[in-house]
Amino acid sequence: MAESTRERILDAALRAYGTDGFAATSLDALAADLGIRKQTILYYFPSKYAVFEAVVDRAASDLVKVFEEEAARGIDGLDQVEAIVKRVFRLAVRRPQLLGLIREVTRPGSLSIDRLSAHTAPIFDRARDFLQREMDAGRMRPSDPEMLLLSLYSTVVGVATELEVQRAMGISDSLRGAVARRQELIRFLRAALEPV
Amino acid sequence: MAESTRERILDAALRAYGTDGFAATSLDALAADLGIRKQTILYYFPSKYAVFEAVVDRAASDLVKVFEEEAARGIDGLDQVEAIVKRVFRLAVRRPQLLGLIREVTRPGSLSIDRLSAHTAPIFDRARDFLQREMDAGRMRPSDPEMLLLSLYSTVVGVATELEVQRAMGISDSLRGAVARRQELIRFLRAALEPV
DNA sequence: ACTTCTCTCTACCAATTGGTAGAGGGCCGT
DNA sequence: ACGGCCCTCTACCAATTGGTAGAGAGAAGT
Repeated sequence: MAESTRERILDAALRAYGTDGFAATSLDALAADLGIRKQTILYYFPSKYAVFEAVVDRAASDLVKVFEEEAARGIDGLDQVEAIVKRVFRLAVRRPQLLGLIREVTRPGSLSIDRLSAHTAPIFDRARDFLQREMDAGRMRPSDPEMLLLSLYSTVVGVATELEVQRAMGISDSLRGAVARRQELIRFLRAALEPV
Repeated sequence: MAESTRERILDAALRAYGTDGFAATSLDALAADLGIRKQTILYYFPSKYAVFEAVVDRAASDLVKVFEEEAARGIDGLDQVEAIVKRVFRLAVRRPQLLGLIREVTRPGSLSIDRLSAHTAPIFDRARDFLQREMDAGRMRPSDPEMLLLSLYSTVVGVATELEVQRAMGISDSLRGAVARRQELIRFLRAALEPV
């Protein structure tokens, strides 16, 4: 078997939870999508919520890996920001459900938010330190690095994932559209961050 | 009665759909919250989904009204942007479920996205024209107004609503925190938009 | 007094939900 | 051949789901 049943379940669950959400996805629907019975799912995971937790864990470490890889290259200043934006976009195009899941977890009242932030806290810290360092070095406009990080997060994740908003605005969501969005976003961020 | 039953249902539904989402909110739970039976809800609305549509309609026109009021004042350049950001923040603090509902509707595969964009299309158009005009007048850095609008939308809505992300980043979500976020966001946007 | 209309209720329903119990088949080492 | 283990299944369940049918209370018009 190329992929274990457990992995297949996690794949399908990421797809479903990342698009329709946790509440809107039943175990039966998940199982039907895989051509198995839901009892098989419950053999691998003790409950529906446990499947969700496992999906969150895997998605989080995938995300963290991307950031660690990028950080390991040790680029400076705005080029580093640009490189990360590009990677996030690649992720958003290839696996949109992954960022969709993040949005699902970060909704108010989410139960798994602590699970996610346990994974992401280190990269947040690292990102904050990075911004602070760049500001000190004069390669970035000085401001509150924590707040700046929030702005950056919102802008990047929003532009990468808000496909329906784009449609409503009349923006094409083709692959070419994604590249154009990315370019424009990078210009936007460079303008916001460049030192005066 | 100060408020009709129909209005009370819509209020409670906005709260529930805007926080927990459509799928996670049952008619029974909604009715229990109001101290009535779900059959009363189904007397006013033909189905659960019809309640959602009505909520979306009302939320959309509330939002549009805010923008129209602001646009009517006819401020120029970045001061106009700042004024709108402030109003969005006031809305996010006072009625967070309203923006939560927008996030719910704009999720991929949403059925009501067209309903929402029917309301918002005019203000998107107006906003795009505004940006174009300001660029032409040299009061804003030139770029693609459509893409810029998407970036602005993402940043503002994200910073205003991503409370859980902020918590995960260790940012306080008190009222004072909201003011600080708003200030920092405005600085961020001014830097991004100011003409060179 | 009577009908009619508005509203909220009780009673009920079929379908779906997440989850349990346990049978049975295949594969392993012995 | 056989016992044990891994896996997937059938059968079943209580609770919850959105929704229907219709009773009854109250106010309003005649």
